[in-house]
Order: sequence, then C-alpha cells, then structure tokens
Amino acid sequence: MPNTFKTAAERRIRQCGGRVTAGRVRILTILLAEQQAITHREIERRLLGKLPLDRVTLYRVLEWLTDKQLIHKVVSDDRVWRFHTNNELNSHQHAHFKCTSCASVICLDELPNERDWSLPIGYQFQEIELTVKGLCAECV
Amino acid sequence: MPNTFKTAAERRIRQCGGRVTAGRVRILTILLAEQQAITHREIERRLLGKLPLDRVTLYRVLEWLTDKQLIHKVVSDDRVWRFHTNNELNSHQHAHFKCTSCASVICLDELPNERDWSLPIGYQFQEIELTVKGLCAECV
DNA sequence: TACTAGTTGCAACATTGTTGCATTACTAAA
DNA sequence: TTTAGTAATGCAACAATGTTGCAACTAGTA
Repeated sequence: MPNTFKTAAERRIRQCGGRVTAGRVRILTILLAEQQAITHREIERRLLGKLPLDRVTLYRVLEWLTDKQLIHKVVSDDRVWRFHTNNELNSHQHAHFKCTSCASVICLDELPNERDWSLPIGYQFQEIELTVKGLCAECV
Repeated sequence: MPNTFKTAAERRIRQCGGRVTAGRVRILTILLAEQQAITHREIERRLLGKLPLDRVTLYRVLEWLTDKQLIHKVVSDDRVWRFHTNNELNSHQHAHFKCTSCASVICLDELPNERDWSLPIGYQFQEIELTVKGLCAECV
C-alpha cells in the first residue's frame, strides 16, 4: 500500500520539525517501500515517470534525511552510497550484506561485540562498520 | 632503509612473473615502507620530487599489484581506495581501523568468526569486510 | 642487436558528489 | 485568507576519483 508509506513519510518528516515538501515525501516514501538499501541513481530511476526532481535536490534531501536520522547511509566497495530507512531495529549500529553478483544490499541485525577489538595502544574505539559479502537468494 | 624496500619490491614483482618496470618498483617500494594504508593521491604526493609518473599509470599499477595479491585495497566511508602491502599476516582476511579525525587507516589482525553471521535463508556467505572507526593514538 | 608483447603517457570521458546563487514555496503570523 | 520570511529547490558550474582508447615506448628474450 504505497499510500500508507506516503502517509508515514509525511508524518515522520513533520515529527522531526522539517518542512513537508513534495521532494522529501516522495523520496522517503520510496525508501520506506524498499526492502533493501538503494543508491541515489536507483532512487532517481524510481522518480522518472513522475515530474522530475533535480539531482542536487535528491542529494540534499538524502543528506537531510540522514541528518534527521530518518534514514542511514551504507558505504560499499563500489564507492557508492546506499540509503535505507531507520526503524527501531536498525537505527542503532548494524551490519550489512552485499551481494557480489547483483550488488543488492540489505541490513542485518547482529554486530560482533564492539569491545572485542584489540586496538593498538592509545587508540580509541568509536564505532564499527561491517559488511558481509556473498550471494543473495536470487543469485545463488 | 629504503634500499631494502626497493630490493624487496623488485623481488616480489619478479616472483609473480611480471615485468620489473620503474613505476611498479617505485610504487611498491613506497607501499612497503608505509605502515598504513594510503590513497592514490598520497602515493602521487610521495612521487613528486622525482620524475613524474602518470596518474593513469599509477591507477593501473595499483590494479596490477592488487590482482597479483602483492597489495590489497581498503574501502572507506570517504569513497577513496586505500592500498596496503600484503604479508603473511594480512594476506588473508582482516579488519581495518580508520581514524575519524585524521583519516589514517591501519590493518588489524582479528576477524569475528566468519560463520557466525545468520544470513537470510538462501543467502551464501563469501567474505567479510570490517572497519573499526575511532581515534588513533595521534588524535586522541 | 632486434623483436614483440606488455607497459606507459596522453587526451578524453564517466561517475558521483558539491557549491553558489537566484527563484520558489512551505509555514506561521497577521 | 493573505502576507512575509526563511527554508528548500533548480540550474550551472565545479571537484574528485576513476576509466578507456590508442599511439609510443621498453623490458625481456631469441
């Protein structure tokens, strides 16, 4: 039900005190409806049929949504950001899986024990970034 | 002793059946002498005083050295590849540490148990990519 | 020494993301 | 409802990183 996603998007944007603009709603709606983390380019493609949205605006909206913690960025070995909505389960730190065949990215729940890492003396832990690579169910 | 590094670089290149060219030797020498993983741009800077080496050649040499497994690439959240030599300790999978202040990157030894990851049904594990972020001893 | 395939340098291009600035439009207040 | 102020947008130009095609060069070999 895309309409539900749109309503949720509007609510979330309003809740964090931002202006409810068409671009923000469209982009967050797309991300809410999406199971996996998708790229700027993939979002652009999903916006195609409808009235166009500027590339730069898309970048800025994604940055804004990330700042407001409505979504999060995933870095990957192809040097492209991917974006995924936050929810109660994955607003904290979590791992990602990337398919080495089709490049799809999903979020995983678990993380290794953060304090397990024996860093060199004098180094200070902040956070962990973990990507598991392999084949997704489609590509096996 | 930079001369030792140069000798080692020549030996390693010859060992894997490649032509021993000035560019390859210079670049691998730099990487052997370096504690941390460094970027294309940082390598370029270290080549400055001496006779110049083309940007594209540098990219191609780094790719070649990676293919031959003499060095490995590290992906990072700034979307820039960093390169570090392989040795017995880290030619296998290992984790990386990145300083969130000065962006320096080093290699860590340990990895979490690879099979611990409960992937969705039908997904197949291949490898793991882990970056611990925090402050290095210089920046604490 | 001469040959040849592998390597390099150069120019042009591709992709992803950023900045500056004038215009538009969301929201709150009148 | 209208208005005004500011946040958001669109456009053009730019920046950083990496890639491709091709002619010229050179390391290794016969």
